[in-house]
Amino acid sequence: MTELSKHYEPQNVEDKWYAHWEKAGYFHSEPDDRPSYSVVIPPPNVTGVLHMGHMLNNTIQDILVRRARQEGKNACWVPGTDHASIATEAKVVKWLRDEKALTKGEIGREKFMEYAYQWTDKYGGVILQQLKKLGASCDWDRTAFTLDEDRSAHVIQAFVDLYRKGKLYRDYRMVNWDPEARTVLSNEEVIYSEEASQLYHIRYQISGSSEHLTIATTRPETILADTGIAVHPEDERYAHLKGKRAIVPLVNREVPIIFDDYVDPEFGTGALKITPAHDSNDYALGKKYDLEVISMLDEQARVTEEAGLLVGQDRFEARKNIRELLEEAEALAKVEDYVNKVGRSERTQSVVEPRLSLQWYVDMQQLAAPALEAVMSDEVDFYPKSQKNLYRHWMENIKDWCISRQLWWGHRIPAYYYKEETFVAANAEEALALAREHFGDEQIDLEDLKQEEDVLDTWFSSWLWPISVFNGFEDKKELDYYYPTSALVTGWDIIFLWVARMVMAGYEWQGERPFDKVYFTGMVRDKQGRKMSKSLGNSPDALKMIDEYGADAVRFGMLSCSPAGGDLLFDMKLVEQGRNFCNKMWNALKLLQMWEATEEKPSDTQALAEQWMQHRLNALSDRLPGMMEQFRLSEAIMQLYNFIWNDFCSWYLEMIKPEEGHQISNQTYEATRRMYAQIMVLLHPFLPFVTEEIWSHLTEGKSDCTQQRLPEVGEIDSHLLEDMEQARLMVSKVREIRNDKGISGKEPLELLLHGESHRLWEGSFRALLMRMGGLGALGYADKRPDQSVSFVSGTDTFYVPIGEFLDIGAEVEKLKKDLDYAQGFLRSVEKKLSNERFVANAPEAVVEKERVKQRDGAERVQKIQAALDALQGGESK
RNA sequence: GGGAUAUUAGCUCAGUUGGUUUAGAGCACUAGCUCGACAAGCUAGGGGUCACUGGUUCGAGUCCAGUAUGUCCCACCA
Repeated sequence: MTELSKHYEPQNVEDKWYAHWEKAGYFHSEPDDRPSYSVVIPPPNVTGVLHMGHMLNNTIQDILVRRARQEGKNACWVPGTDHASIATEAKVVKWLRDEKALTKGEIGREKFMEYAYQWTDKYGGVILQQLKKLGASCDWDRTAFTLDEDRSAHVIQAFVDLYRKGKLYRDYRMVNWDPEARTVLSNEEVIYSEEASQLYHIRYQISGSSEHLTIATTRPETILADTGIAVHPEDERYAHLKGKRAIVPLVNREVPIIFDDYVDPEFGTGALKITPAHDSNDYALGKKYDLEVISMLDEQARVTEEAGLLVGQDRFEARKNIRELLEEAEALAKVEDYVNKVGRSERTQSVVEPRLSLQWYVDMQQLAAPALEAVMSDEVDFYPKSQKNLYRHWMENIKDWCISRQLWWGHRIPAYYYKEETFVAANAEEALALAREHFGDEQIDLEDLKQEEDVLDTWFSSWLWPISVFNGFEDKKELDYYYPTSALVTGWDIIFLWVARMVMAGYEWQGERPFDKVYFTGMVRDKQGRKMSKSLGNSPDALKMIDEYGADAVRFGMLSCSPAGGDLLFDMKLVEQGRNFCNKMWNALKLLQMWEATEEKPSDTQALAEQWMQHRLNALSDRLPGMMEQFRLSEAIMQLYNFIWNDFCSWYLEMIKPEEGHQISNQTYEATRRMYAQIMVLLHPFLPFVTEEIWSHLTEGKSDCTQQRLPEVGEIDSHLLEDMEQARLMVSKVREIRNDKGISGKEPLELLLHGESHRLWEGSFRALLMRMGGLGALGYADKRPDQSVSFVSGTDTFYVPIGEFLDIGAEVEKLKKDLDYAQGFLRSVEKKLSNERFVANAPEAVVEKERVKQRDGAERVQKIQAALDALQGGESK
């Protein structure tokens, strides 16, 4: 037998096993007659790298999938990546600029796409390799990409289908514009947060008067595009200005003063400037009062000719510069510090600019109805349930979805324009046919059609993911088998961006939910509760952590702090704990490997211990499914942890451990290896590598842990389990006395029961108690022996003679404390029982329980009192 | 402004339809241990008025109302 290393060394183990599993094809799934258990991965960005959030949700998915395999299901976990159009395009643009000194405009669409594919081939998909490091048991043969051929075809088909159903339209509206990526964003892609800024008070002269009116704004540069002033109709300060006009400073434009109750008279000066082109509320007001719309910012948010001033400057530069101009013109009343909400692009972080433009939208009203119903009725089951509220709120107030993006990296919208008409079809040829038919003109050519330049929002492909990864529109066989998927594991932060939309797509195209259950993980935060992010630098390097501690340790760390739905505070200590746990199991293995077996029969202690361990293990196997079912994964892993560390290692192994230099009974030896292997199977979904490694040593490489089915849950003898609890308690009590008095474990002690019989005093428990307590004798006594300490366990009094180690004063103190507690307890029970209404109203079983408590409590008090009397009486003689 | 959710040991959290001891776990802490698997360890120990106030009930950590504090979501306040 090979010598095992002092410590468990994951570095030597993990890659070996992953390669083995993959080579054996254990993670590949094909439809068959078993029930399926399918999971689709939330596709990470193709250019992403593994971070804490991925590790958490992929560990959870892996546990579910591995557990499903153990249950005999045909588990299929589909991996893949998302083309992440904005994020990736931004990276490619930067790369082209930095490395090749090229811009999008210079190279054009086709060339850009070539570079983008080049770039994603080179840097993309790294994250999938990193998932293997974590142990993710994905079916890699099924790896999908939202921009690959099959998925793209599906996206186009979905678009065409929606268009034909009349659920798509184009409209000219105020949108969220990202001036850095130069594209529109959906509402969900804008993140609002409070930021420090300034409130500028600007004086506008009233036309034909020397009077001034002061407005307050956070965006002074946009006054160049002002086309109105608004005040509240009942604001007395401004009542006299009805019908007057104001002059915009610097540009000297005369604009109307309007009266609308949209204005809050309490805020600022109670007067508001109106810039219809650059603010969505102002746009609405402008429409209402038919104001002119002057656009003064281009797609990069630079000031245009229309403004007449500061032309070419960036909006922030212009803001800085306009201050001086306003001061010179004596139009700046004051500037005060102010905190307001600023919306930023989720991907580029640049401040979102409201902008008017023509975009494609999905009409969400009809799509939302069945999707809302599905979640509210738990047909799609949310964990934790509280997320249902959030979902409902959003679905009931749903806005149409802006799906066009002014980007190139993505699915180009299959809309073709000819003259004033729009033709939507899967390809140009079909569009051409439609156009010819519409115009009744066979002379129209492909070249006459102009395809939409915009691509689709990334989420327009992601929402099809649970369908498209099973090639849902080609051949229904896969889809029929795997759909609906079993569980989705994701963060609650993308409940609108992704989860809700998948539910809608599921009902729209499959008429059925996309998944049975959704498990929302929390956000990974650092110990101070801050969200982990690159910019804060508080996110540990995931791969480095795996290298250093092992994937199992990291998985343990992630899991043991992850309440469902709640945020989790990540602490390296937990990863250390995971590493220590692996090491503990490794050392238990080493102990087993050291033993030599003989033909001898097991000792009484060994036989009893083995029986107890098996029942204890059965009880654990029995508890686990319920926890798994409810996604109580951290509870499950803690139960396994405690079971292995305490029950198996600290108690069981110590019970059966042969004396130094002795051999162990073959029967005990084999049973122990078998049970330890069973435990490895239970733990395997959580910590796949270390369990596989230990399994291979226990079974001498004859099979793989990852292929094992869950053991059948055997008989659970609760009397046996209770008796052992009693025995453990007594052993601990004896050890406590040793600790307390400084008596070595080698010094044999006597444990005497006050009375004549005790079920643990005879039979197999006798030997076990003596061995575990380091006892020289186990006997009976009818009174307190000289120089002994006593304790009451249950309703029995026990004595342990300790000779000169006895300290009467300390002993009296201790017993008095026990007595106090026992009396207090008894009083509380008696109080309850003396309450007539309790006895009359509570169920009989509850009352009976209280009576038993009272009897035991009284007996206990009496025994402790007797022990105390004996001690004081005995020594005073 | 509206809503959600949380508040239990020093820390992170369980506590499953109100009733087995006057609340559990892990970590941390304290004391003692080189005992042939493990100091990444062993043995034992201390530690909580369950945020606060009131209510419902025979009985409340658990249900209800309010208060405080935290977190998050939504909303057009320049």
